[in-house]
Amino acid sequence: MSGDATKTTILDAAEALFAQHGFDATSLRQLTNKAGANLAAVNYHFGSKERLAVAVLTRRIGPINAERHRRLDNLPPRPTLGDVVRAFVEPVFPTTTNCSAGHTAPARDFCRMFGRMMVDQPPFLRRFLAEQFRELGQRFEAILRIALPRHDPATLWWRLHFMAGAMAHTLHADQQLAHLTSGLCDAHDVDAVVEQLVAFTAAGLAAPPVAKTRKSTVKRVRR
Amino acid sequence: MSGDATKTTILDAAEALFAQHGFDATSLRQLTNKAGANLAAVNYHFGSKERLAVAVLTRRIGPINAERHRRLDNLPPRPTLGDVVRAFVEPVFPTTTNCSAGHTAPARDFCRMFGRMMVDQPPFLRRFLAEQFRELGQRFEAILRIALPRHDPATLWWRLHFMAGAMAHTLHADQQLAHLTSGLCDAHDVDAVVEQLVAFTAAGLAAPPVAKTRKSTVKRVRR
DNA sequence: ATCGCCTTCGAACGATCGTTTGAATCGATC
DNA sequence: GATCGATTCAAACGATCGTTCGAAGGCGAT
Repeated sequence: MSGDATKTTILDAAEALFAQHGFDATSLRQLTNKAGANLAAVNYHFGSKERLAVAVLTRRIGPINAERHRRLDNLPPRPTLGDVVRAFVEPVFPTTTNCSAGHTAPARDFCRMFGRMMVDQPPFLRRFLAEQFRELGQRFEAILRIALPRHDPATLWWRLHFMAGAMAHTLHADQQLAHLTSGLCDAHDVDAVVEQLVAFTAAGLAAPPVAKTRKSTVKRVRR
Repeated sequence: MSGDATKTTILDAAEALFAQHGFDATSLRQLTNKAGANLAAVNYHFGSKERLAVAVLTRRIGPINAERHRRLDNLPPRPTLGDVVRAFVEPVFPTTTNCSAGHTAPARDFCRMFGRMMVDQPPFLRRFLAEQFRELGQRFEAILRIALPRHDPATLWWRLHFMAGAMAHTLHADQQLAHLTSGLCDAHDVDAVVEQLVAFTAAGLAAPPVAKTRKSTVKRVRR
């Protein structure tokens, strides 16, 4: 009856290794070794390596997106951009508020793996990720449209895109920044990271819309 | 003597395939097929698959970073944040100004591959990329320190990090946004994309610094 | 004790990977 | 035209990959 136990162990090991080496570079042998399980266990419990990756993602993304929806539901009538950004960002990070609250805080391993997957996008995951985020993206765009009525939809979408990019990069490349700055920027202080990310992103979202360039007719003003 | 020709063909094919499938998921067989070269040609000309990847990167990154340094040299005495961001972003994108100017414009394939590599970071590339960007990063940070004297260094580094993240995400995930918005956001209009990215990032950099949270002692002001 | 079901295990499968090898081919030089 | 280095080629190497298979083990119900 310990089937669920090994299943969880495998999911954890996969999360850690996919985060560290990526999907392709992780072999089922090192994965099952780390999990203390037999090589065949992955195919027995999950069917295939790809389905294992989907399982790793779904285990976390479901609660995360549910929390995002919940925060959007409880948004004040005239939300600040910071509120909106927090609704998008905070459910992903294992912040102290997340941990103290009831819902399971995503582990650091998942953060890195998620940042990787958002980029790596193995073909079998593209549809899955697209489905997971289509509705959510449209909801965020609708809210931004109210908060920033002077911005055209394309601009709003681009900025949502940049927001996702800044977050994804933070999720997977935190160690590199810590190394580059010799520890000045400490990625372990998750709350501080989120504050930095929110401040940057909210200001970026609020930037005045760019003048519509009709391509070749408009000269850029740069020396 | 057509050795250089096949070398270039292989580099181009590698650029395209690494961009599309990533480093691990691209086999030398499909790569040499696309290049119209023999399987052994890669090891003959480059020594190994990894060294091929390094060659693909160096071919483009050198000119890009040189152009960045050139733009930083020619910055006006009191540069705007937009100027600084442009110096970082524009040399990467094949904008019309880049193309009309003398220097070789990076191809779209390289943009996507570069965005991937910045994330994927195969172990053998970590040192290479770190070396390439340490000096440049410090120069940008020094300039930001003058432009934003009220911001502490950690904040500036974090924001450079977010800027890189937004750019990297834009470089590799442009198709996904176009698909998500049903073509509303067209990634092919590179000049427009750069304008959007510059506006967003410059505003994010200029955001007022976050209050220094001494961790558990400060309560976040959220309803 | 026996049965039946779920799980684990060791071993092997076929496929594909990056790399190596040695012969064939090309092209310029004398 | 012969020679020699550079390049291309077909073929194979050993290793590792994801997956499959049948037997062995564990364990509650009968």
